[in-house]
Amino acid sequence: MRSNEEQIFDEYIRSTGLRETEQRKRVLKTFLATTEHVSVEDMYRIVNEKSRKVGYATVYRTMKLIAESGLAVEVVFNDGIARFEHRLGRKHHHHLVCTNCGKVIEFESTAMDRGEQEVLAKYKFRQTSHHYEIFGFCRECQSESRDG
Amino acid sequence: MRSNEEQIFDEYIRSTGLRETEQRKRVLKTFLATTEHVSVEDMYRIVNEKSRKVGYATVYRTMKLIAESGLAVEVVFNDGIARFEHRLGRKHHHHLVCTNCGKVIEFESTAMDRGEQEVLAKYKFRQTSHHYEIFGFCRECQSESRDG
DNA sequence: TTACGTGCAAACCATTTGCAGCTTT
DNA sequence: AAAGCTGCAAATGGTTTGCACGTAA
Repeated sequence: MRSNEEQIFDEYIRSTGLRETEQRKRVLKTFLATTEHVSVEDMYRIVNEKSRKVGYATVYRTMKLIAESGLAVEVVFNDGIARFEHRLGRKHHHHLVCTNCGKVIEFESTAMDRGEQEVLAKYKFRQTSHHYEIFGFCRECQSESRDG
Repeated sequence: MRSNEEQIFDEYIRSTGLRETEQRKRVLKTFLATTEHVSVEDMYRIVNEKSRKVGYATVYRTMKLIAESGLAVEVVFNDGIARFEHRLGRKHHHHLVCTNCGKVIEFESTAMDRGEQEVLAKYKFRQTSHHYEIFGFCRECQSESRDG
């Protein structure tokens, strides 16, 4: 029994003539079990928690494949490190990133999405990707940093 | 006779107890003469066009100061290289980045700005900065890449 | 068998930093 | 003089790559 995601990945692998390897399956399984935005370093650590099986380079290469297969999107916050989040079955959203505690809040905005469509139409621009991140202080960190 | 921008930079320098040096003046003057989004490498090249006077590290350090003074904003497109654009007297805007020819189109969107305000209010998030870039193919590069 | 994949270490590359010597204040 | 700067070169750090060996097909 394999998940829908694993089927999608297999299909992608097969369709491009690549091979199904232990490492790729292991990295994919690990990624599917995550819920937060994971960096390659995170992935490397989790994958090799029980036994060192997969090299750093392979994690990089496999995360790229997973993104290409459509299962993940790469996002970059303010530290310049690539992170990956699930894409399948997730609504389109953006991020509020707290630069104090590192918390990441996901949000949707139909107003912004509509605005984006207008802009694309106006400039006849064919979008392939985009990123939108708002940086600042989350509710909790505001009261913390605001001294009376 | 010095420009408004130069006055602002001077004031920033003075207010923070820093020093007014030849290198800083030269880098600032060079930046003020640019119109496009310039990288540090661009700046280094232009500054030293006529005579090699300013080191790479100093250009980095000075661009950071210029950004801190409020005269520039740092933007990062899809190549991970920091670029700087003028801020003084410029309206708030975002970018359409053509991944084929590298063209950068600036746009404004009140719909998106309004959407952003709604989100900030909803999450009681205090914004300090944000970035929004849309990647894809510009009008010209679409017809180019689309073969019949 | 024959590509393709892996792991290691080395390479990359934008950016930062240590430090000796030089300038502004 | 004292406190900052500068420039060079070396360090940093995430990511990529070359290559000999391993493994899926």
